[in-house]
Amino acid sequence: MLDPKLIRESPELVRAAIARKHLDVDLDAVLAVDAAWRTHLQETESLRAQQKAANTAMAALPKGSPEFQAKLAEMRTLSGQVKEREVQLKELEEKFRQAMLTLPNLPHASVPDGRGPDDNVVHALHGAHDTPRPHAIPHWEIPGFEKLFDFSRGSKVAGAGFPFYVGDGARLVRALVHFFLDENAKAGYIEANPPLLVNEASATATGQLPDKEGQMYETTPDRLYAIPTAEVPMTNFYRDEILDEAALPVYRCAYSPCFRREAGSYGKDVRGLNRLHQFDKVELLKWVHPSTSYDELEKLRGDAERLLQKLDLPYRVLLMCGGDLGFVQSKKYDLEVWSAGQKRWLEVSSCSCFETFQSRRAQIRFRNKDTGKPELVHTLNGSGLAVPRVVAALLENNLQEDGRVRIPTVLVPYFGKEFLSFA
RNA sequence: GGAGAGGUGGCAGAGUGGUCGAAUGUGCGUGAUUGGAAAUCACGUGUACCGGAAACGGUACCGAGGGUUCGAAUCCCUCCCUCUCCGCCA
Repeated sequence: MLDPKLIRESPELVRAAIARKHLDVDLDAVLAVDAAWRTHLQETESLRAQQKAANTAMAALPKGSPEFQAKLAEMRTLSGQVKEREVQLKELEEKFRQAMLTLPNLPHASVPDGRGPDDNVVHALHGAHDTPRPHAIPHWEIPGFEKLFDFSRGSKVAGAGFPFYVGDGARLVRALVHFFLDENAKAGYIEANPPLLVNEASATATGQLPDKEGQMYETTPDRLYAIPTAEVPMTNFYRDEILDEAALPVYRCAYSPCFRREAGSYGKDVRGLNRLHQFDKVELLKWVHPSTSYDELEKLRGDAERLLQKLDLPYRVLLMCGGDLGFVQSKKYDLEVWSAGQKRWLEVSSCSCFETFQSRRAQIRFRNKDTGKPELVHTLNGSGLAVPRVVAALLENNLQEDGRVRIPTVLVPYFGKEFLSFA
């Protein structure tokens, strides 16, 4: 959510932001609702002030006296007016809130112009993705793949997109999660283990509701939502709280399974481990002082990149253009790992800065130690990393002629062996 | 799941229909006192929104939401949470 003052005082900035994100949003409609709401608010408050004054005067009079009766009549009239106004005011407030929710976050000045994915800027390339790998094949075609990643049993038991990880498959997933958490701890992120189901208020604060309701699994009868990412419970950790300025920046990381209905996605992009309804991910989160957020974004991206470097996987960094940035982000980098068998890039991390867009909705603030006043923090997050696509890349990039997969050196202590075997 | 007790400012804790944004204590801040400190004293000390260049003014907020009433922290209803006991359970 944007600052209402911003749209009043600098509507041209917001208009420019909407244009850069290539969104079709009617700012003038929002401004009109805002103006109507403010006018109505002032009238209502002045009526309430009259009501309060009459009440105070009335309280000083003897009950039942003629003066008291006169005041009572006045109060009755005022009360009726106030009630009528309050109903209208509430409707306007809700309209205004809904209108504000249609406004996207402003892109940062460093975000490149562009309409869609083709306009994203390749910010960095790391590793030799173009090295010929003659025997590389898509991971789902590797002989024995179904033994370690049992999609058939998974779909029998739960549905498509819910594989069983078995033997070395399960071991590899566990090793990666463990490795990611340890590396992130070294980088200063405090590990947390969040609730996997969240309530409506939490899902709303991070923006999953109401827009993306169909993308989440919802439980009955308690109306809890299965988290699509640890970002949801983790960002809500400090919801409605005021932090000490000295406590900033706060770094957290959290492993969690993620549940996504992925309604409407089909095709070859979703083969194998590319897109699942349930997958494992380690998420990095930051709550920072507004003056530092873009430095923190670079550091966050570096922290996620280091994981891929240590795993010795070729990857590239995309700086997302305005049109592909997303509604809530002010700046975003995607990390894509090279998948040698599929010969395509797979997104394994998305590192974003939200400035105050999330923190305003979630009311996450810090107390400015100079002014003593609460101010909104800036929030950032990024994957570090999403597991199944890393697994896919590892299988495809490290597959040997003998059908075994070489485990990266850093992962060997976690995996316990130097090779993964499909036998 | 059942029974009971509760949810008021940073914390503790009064307040059962009007003069209550809320006593008192404590914490915190500023000042006085002091050689300095403690103690003491004085003053100040929540959040949000609206108006205003500002000073400041207005309104709302006593877990959340509804209701009764001219008027609600106070009465009624629903929900959430905490505590105690019982039941169940990894």
